[in-house]
Amino acid sequence: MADPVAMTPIPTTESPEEKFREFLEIRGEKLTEPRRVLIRHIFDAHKHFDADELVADLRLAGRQVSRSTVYRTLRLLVEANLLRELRLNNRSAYEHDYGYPSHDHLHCSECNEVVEFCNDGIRQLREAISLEHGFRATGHRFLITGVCQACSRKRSPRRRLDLI
Amino acid sequence: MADPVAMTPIPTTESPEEKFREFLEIRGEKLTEPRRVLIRHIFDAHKHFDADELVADLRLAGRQVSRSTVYRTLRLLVEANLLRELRLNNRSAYEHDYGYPSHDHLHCSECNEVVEFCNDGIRQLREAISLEHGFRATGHRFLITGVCQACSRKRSPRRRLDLI
DNA sequence: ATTTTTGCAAACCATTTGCAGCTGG
DNA sequence: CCAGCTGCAAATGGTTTGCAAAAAT
Repeated sequence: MADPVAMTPIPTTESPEEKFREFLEIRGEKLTEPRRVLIRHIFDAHKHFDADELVADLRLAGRQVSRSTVYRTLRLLVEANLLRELRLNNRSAYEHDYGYPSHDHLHCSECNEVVEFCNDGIRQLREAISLEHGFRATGHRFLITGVCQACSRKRSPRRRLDLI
Repeated sequence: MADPVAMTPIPTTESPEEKFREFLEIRGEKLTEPRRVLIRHIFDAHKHFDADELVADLRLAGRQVSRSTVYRTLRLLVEANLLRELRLNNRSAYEHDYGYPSHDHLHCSECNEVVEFCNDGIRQLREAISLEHGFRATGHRFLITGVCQACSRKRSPRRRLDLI
């Protein structure tokens, strides 16, 4: 999966690991070594990833964690609001939620690139629409699908001069 | 799956079946009996459904079509822009695209109800954002998740008087 | 000590596919 | 006729789960 176009992180007082420990503590659960390995690895770089990529990545880094534990921990991290789950394809992709401003996505259907963007209008629209329908909104997902500039150029190359 | 709150259909000159036949013809493919059964059944009632419900529904109606054919035909109908695919859960749900205005969804996380709504602001926002990022938008998905009025009342019942 | 977690392998489950026979045009 | 389609059963592939051993508090 392509890296998202990066956005500026929000300053946080707690590390993701601390936040996870708190979350687990409240539920009487434990911050174990595999979980520590996972959360550190995941928050080491800001990018979108899926379970499979995570397993492969960890293996490369010599920090092997079993597939089941990866799946189980991903679910926990979503419940803890540390990660957000995206459903672009048939598999689940994940992105940082903690320490990042809320945002939405552009998805290029050609090259699969995912671009993040912030736009205040969306939240306003969401609130207006929810109000109108008697909903109490807890979240939203706004995904624009299309073709990015690079792929547009590839498909319908204008004048060769444009490329020089 | 709960029925969507209905919207007013758009008047169409061709039936879904005719539109499907044209689509198939262009690709040198055939409008067979199982496909006719499916498209008629699907466009008989405006509601969201998934592959499983469709198979069950057809069985009840005494019009059995094999699961494989259902899946294969659903894919075709999406390609033909007769249906739209939604990914609310882990399984794919479908809704009418042809003959219906483009719209988005509110999803109640308590009772699973899906409410459709139209809002011009979304398309404008989508175009503005796409332009800003050099994307050529081909579509979007805007899903507001929250709690509907009925469920809100169930969870935090105010005064009994409100209900009388 | 007791409860939770891990890793493995097996199970799950929605969806896809190979294939032999059937069907539409 | 002949390409495309169907239904069946088997395969696929991402994700979940049962269980015995291991680890955390």
